[in-house]
Amino acid sequence: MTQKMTKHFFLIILLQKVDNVSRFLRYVQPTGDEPTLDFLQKTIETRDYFVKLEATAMSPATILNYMKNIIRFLDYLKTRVDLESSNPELRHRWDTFVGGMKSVRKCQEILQVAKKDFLNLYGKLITNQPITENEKTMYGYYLEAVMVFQHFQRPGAVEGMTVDEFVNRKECNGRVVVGIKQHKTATMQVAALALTLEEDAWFEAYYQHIRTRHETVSCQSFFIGSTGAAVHKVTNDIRRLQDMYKVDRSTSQEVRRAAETQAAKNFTPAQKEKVARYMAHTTQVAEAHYRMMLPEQTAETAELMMVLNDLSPDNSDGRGNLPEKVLPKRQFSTFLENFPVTLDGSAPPAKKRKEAGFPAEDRSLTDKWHKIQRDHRAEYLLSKFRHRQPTQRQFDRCVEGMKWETNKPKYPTVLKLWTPPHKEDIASNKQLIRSVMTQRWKGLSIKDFGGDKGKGVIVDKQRLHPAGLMTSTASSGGEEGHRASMHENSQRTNRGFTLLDS
DNA sequence: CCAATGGAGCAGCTGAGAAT
DNA sequence: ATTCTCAGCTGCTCCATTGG
Repeated sequence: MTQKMTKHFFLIILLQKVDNVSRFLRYVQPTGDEPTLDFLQKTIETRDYFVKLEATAMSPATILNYMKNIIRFLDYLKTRVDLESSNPELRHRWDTFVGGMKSVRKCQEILQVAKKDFLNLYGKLITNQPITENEKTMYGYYLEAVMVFQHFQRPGAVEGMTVDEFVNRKECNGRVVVGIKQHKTATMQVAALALTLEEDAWFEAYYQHIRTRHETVSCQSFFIGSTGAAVHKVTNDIRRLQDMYKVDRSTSQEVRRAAETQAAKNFTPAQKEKVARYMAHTTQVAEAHYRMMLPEQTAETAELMMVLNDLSPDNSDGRGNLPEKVLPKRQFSTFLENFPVTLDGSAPPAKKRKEAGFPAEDRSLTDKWHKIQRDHRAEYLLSKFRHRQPTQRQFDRCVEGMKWETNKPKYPTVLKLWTPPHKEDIASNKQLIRSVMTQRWKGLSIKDFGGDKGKGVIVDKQRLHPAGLMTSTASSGGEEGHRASMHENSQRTNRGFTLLDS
């Protein structure tokens, strides 16, 4: 093969890659001319694209090739655009896409990886050796991670834990039980966790040595940031800790779901209920009796849940053997094909969804369906108020006229979408221009004012209306709005302006 | 100048309860 | 009993502030 041919060959390959990527971009962003980076957020569309590819007759190698092209494109973006943090983020998204559900153990990876450093710090703390601010932060991060990944608490519970609650903890059957009132949630759930004695010592060390670095009486939160205020976003802290150790990201939602799934597989109903309560889920049974477990139960459940870690299959060594049902079959585009969004229709009921092969309990598809319908409806309503912002009353009346039972767009939402009409409408509106040019009213004529002013409509002196209405020039943008506002009013005023429509 | 942290804002998720 | 809605939570990115 000559060098020239080789070059040509590579060029073709290059063009194919560009094609592959642009098809993907067009898929996740169906409208608009300029590609944006929004697709990084649109998880459903992105997943959908690959699921759809899979559904075609393409070979796995082809699809893999597409994925590679897209990954390379994203790598390129990373270096070109300032997306330095996109790599772990992409990896995370990639994992959730390819890997399916993680095991509990996999989610807890950070705890194992960082444990050595952490214990090192712990040793320094209890022997009163000095440690840096950074290390203090890291220590706090790790404890937060313990609460989330080992004890399956919500980030909200971690943020909400107060000093009092920690001080008032109770020892029980070899565990230390802490109750947390989550004031954040409307239902006032109470979370409880049972630390092992070892973990308790870690928390105690934090309380004694690190939390005291800022003597702020005002802050009741157990975890405080470097500034002395309550820790703000536990999810952020945990992600930073994971990135620090270059560990695949896991989230509280993931680990909680994984724990639930494994509990469902392996536990008896009674045990499952205890787990649910430990994780501060409200089950109907828990609701009926008491909101908080007794300390003994909490400690017992915590022991039970330790089993989850061991039951969890250890697939930490890469993803060579993926579990069978890895891809969640949530194809939104197929969903839309089956159940097109219409202005007046309603979302498909569970039965029909199931018939079409969609998991009935998956709400995300229906949710998105509703959202799209709301958007369509808002757009439709907007088209009725092109020239002027509707008042609340006008809007309400309009919505009422639609006879929609549910999923009605809100007034503020529509107002936010409203944009003033473009001036170009007047300049380029052919009908309008033709109407002006061919108008036959006596006494009106077109005059060129020269310079920037351009042409305008003038009235003969004798016919000048007392109001002087027609002396304005056609090039003024106010005309549109004015005409629109008259539209709903009396015949009389309306007729005065039909000149433009005829 | 820099990194670490806080915070705004968005999309998705979830639980609860109302509506049907 | 299912569906719809609401409100609040979660996870994430980007960007501003801050403190060294």
